Amino acid sequence: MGRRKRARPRLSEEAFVARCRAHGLAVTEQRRRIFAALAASRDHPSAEQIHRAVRERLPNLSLATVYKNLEALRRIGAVSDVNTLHDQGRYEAALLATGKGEPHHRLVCVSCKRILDLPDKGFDALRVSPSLTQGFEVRAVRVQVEGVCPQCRRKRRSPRRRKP
Amino acid sequence: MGRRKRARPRLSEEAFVARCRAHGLAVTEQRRRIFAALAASRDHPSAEQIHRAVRERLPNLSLATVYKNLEALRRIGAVSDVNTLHDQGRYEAALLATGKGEPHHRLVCVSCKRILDLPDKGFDALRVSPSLTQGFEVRAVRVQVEGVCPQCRRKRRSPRRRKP
DNA sequence: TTATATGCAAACTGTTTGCACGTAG
DNA sequence: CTACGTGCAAACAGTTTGCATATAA
Repeated sequence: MGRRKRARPRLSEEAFVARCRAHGLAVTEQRRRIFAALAASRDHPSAEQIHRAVRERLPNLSLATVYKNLEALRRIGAVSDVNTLHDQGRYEAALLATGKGEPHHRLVCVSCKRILDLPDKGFDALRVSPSLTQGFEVRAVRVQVEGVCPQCRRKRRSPRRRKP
Repeated sequence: MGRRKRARPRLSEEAFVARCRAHGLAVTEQRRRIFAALAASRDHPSAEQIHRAVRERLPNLSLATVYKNLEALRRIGAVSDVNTLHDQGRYEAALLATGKGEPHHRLVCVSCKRILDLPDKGFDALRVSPSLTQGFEVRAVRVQVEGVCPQCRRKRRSPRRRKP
């Protein structure tokens, strides 16, 4: 997390306060620090990581408050959650006569979280420039196409799951 | 799940039994049906979905058994889990002066699950052929590069998290 | 016969909720 | 002053584990 450099994203902090006001959210110390921790971090921290980081300054910050804020800030568009698919594990049969095994691509429904295979020969050829991989040892390049599946498009008023 | 067609993946079933034997796993009714459910399904079911599906035939199958089998089958390479990042939510600051907002790409460490942004102009131009999207309303095309981050490459013997 | 698998219940982890109190506006 | 936010503890969902019993090999 933002342990190293004292990165001060002043600009976004003002915009942040403005956006809170615009949406009727009070600007509290906790809220500001949670957002600041997020804005300062280069990776995409979990709620617990944010909690640990902000706690160094606000020792009685509760984890529940972190969650409540992440959700509130998500609603006003100041935060987004990187991991649409974190609610449960998903499995597939591997190898064998199933004709699988290649690093295949995916079609993900952002509403019901359904995942379908996306066989696209064009995508299979994708490579990433080593100058961009920040020292990672690359194992697979996978394309994830996010959208709304036919079922969820139909029943827009009663989608199969989760947050509006 | 595989409710519709009586898809019988005979071939993979034999290969499955062989692979179990090769790795000293007993071939039980439960194990075969769990794998069969997985092999027959077009999407990537969760443990609960598999449980519900197999339960129609084996009514006292326990959910714990499903989990134990998924893990055992993963170890012998007969099953793989589609969703590396399902263990916890990850967040990021959105919009504002952060210069974000574009559907950006990602570098994911398969070992410690860390997620970094991957700004690659080339990838931004990717489009998916409508003939492949199975009726989805496409919202974003995102490239996910999976690999091992520098830290985890170094401490290969003591990675920062999870399953070997 | 014996190593492995099963089912149950209890434990654990990440997340959410209810409520009394506190604080921003 | 009043609506909204906070912290705590309890509730929840998904997953894992321990153990007595059952079954494959």
